[in-house]
Amino acid sequence: MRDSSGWEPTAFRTHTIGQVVDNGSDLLGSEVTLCGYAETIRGRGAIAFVMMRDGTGHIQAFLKKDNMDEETFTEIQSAARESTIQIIGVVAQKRPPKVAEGEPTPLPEYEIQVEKANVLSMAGTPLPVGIIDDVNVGLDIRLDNRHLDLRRAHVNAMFQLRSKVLQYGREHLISEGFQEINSPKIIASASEGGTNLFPMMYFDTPAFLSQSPQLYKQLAVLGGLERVFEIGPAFRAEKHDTYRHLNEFISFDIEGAWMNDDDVMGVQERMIHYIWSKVAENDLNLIDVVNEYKISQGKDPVVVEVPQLPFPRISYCEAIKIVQNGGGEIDWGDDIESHHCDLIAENHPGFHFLPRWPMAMKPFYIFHDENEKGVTGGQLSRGFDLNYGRDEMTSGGQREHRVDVLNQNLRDMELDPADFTFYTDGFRYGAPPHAGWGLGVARLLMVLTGAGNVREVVLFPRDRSRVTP
RNA sequence: GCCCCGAUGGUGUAGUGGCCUAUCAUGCAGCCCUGUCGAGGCUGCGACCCGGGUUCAAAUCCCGGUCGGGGCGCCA
Repeated sequence: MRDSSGWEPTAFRTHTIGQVVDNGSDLLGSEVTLCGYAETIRGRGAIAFVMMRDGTGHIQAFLKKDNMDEETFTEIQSAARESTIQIIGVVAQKRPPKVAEGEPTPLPEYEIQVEKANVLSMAGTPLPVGIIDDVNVGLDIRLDNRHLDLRRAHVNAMFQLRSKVLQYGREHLISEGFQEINSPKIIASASEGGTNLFPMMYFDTPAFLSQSPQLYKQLAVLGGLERVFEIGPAFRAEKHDTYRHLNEFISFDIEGAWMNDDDVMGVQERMIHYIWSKVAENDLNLIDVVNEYKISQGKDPVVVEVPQLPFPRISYCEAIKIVQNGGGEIDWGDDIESHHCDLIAENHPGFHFLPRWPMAMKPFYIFHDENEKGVTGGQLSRGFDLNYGRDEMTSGGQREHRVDVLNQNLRDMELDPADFTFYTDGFRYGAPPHAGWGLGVARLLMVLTGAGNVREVVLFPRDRSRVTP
């Protein structure tokens, strides 16, 4: 549950439940007004126990028919689970539960002895997704009812972790001098070859949803912003159907002037190290909530292990050798596919960079040094990937800043330079060498939370067959 | 785009041609008891994805559809 110690009272409550739980001894005997979801309602006689939950904690409300208006008592007692209620009452020490012989006595807990109450909104029954039920609901049903799924503790914790990861990532980049930008998501032409774009009409002009902020963050750097980052959506019209792909996803992008591929790999590993360190320092309570659920499902708990710096660098040429030695069929110039990554991951299960890919496999904007050739003589590039185990997290590289080479690369890849003048014009008046990367936020979250599917860590995922809710 | 698999109450499941008037858990409704606390006890409610076919007989076998899942490709 999140820390609410600094939260101000609102029109509906004087305290959060978390504040009462944490300061129960100071509040003993005080009247408080609390709001929350009625998680369970027990008792059909002259008393009732309501386990209340808000975003900050749980507390038991104790209702006695003699102590309050009888009509209200009955209304609360017969309310459906997950109805929202407001209670006014006095903080009291809870009677300790009976414990089995030999079990430790629990710490003192607090409850509210209710004097007045309101049902704010009655829940319908039955719930399509149980909040605390001991049944494992399928992902599809959960996503159809994400608003209820989010009330489940471990799901809620995962989205708090998501917010933390973005916060710590921002903090780190800002500390290294990066500034946040926003690039357009409605664009006139493809920013890279390869992936399919979603077409749309921009008034009377055909346009597309942006697949990447790539070209725009470069233009920002060319314009003198030096170091920029963007956290924003990217759209890809690919009909993939896997645990790690969505058609709309949040990309965490950086671009920095006067940097090469090695420099931005450094930024990335320091940022990931910072994120993991901060989570280990501040947020293990959230990881615990996630693990409690995992264990209840018979799954292994996730461990937040702060990765060692620097991350291993396995060049493309080395990676090919590892795959070949591991019995995989691959030649220099082939893409490293998922089953190849499995072989590499056997030796490098954690984060590792894969730098120096063949130029022929990288987009036109990636830089290459004519003197850098692979083991079979093919042209190498300054493009790299970051993988965690078998999964690709990032792709990045040093960018081509020589406009004539850029135009030649476009022609080599059968793209028309005339379509990219909005971009290449940015390089005609003096361009700094620069580099950057794009990181899939949900994929990083999968690693941190041990989620087996990106959809777990995306609020309302958009995939091949899902556009609602 | 390719390959494989699945669909049973609100939710999660058992079921392998007749033993199915379909199992269990959870839920929901009601009652009893109770400062309960994973509450407990009792009673009840609620389902075989759709359309064809095979068969004396189909939740079960076959065909088509719809929806879902997994893997690959491609990517972040």
